[in-house]
Amino acid sequence: MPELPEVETIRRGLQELIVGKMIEIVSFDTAKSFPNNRSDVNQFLVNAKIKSIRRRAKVLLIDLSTNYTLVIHLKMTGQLVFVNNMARFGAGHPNDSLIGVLPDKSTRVTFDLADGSHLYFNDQRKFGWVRLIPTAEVPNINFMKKVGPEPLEADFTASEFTERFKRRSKTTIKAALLDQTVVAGIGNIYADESLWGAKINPKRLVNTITNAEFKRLYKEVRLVMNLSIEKGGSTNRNYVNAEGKKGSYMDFARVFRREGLACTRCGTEIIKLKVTGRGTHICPNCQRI
DNA sequence: CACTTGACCTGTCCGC
DNA sequence: TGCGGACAGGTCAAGT
Repeated sequence: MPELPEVETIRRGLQELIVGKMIEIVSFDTAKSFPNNRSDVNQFLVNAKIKSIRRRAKVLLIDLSTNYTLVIHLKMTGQLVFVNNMARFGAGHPNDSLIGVLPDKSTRVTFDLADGSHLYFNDQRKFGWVRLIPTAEVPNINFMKKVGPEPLEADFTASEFTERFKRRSKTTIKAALLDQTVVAGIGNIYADESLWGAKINPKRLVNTITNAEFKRLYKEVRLVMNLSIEKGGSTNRNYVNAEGKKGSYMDFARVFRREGLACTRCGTEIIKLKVTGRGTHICPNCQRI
């Protein structure tokens, strides 16, 4: 589901909602969604206090007072939704409509917090996972060792962006954008949106992209993902933030899921095609081969 | 090594 | 309404 802007939106929500709280009870069913055993949970998670919420690429990191960290990947349909305790906060809280709705059949892990509130990890397709590992081990997991730089960091430059793509010269620019080892956090929505903004056809091979085009693409990646964070992310299907609310970036999308509609730049009909196995949206006039 | 393809799951939508 | 197939925000392992 979520790409960088959606995960960042969830991170900001959880920062406000759960930092400082104590985890009291953890329930989970399948090892697929949460592979840790009960003994780890009892030792390092139960009675742990939530210290901070970090994000790296599309991964959320919940740091605990036990010096363990919950590492969470939402993949396609994962959600992390907080439901408060009405007795403490009273009716009228923004997500009190979720009381009695969650947990539901997609709930894989439930964290009951000591103040009576709850955090639910829901995941319809079961691709996502939660893992509990020592905080010091986080940088050593395979994904963290291989993942590329954060594209929205202030010190991430257009030349670094360009250099990293040039290592992947023989693949398509769309495949390279989706490759997390090149640059972190870009997924199918923002790849299409950025390529439209930079007027680059997604099937172009990386070694045909000019420096001027890379510079435009760099700017578009940052523009599009910053705008999406401002809009609370994209709700294409399942995505909701930490309060169970949808994001509104799709109202501003320029190609993604707009097939059959007019390009906002030239009026040509947006079409959908397949590039490296992924549904891809382009303006055939603005984004020529 | 670089690159592509299928697998992992459940649910929904579309055409017959 | 039913049924089959394609498709969905992402990674991996295994293949070429």
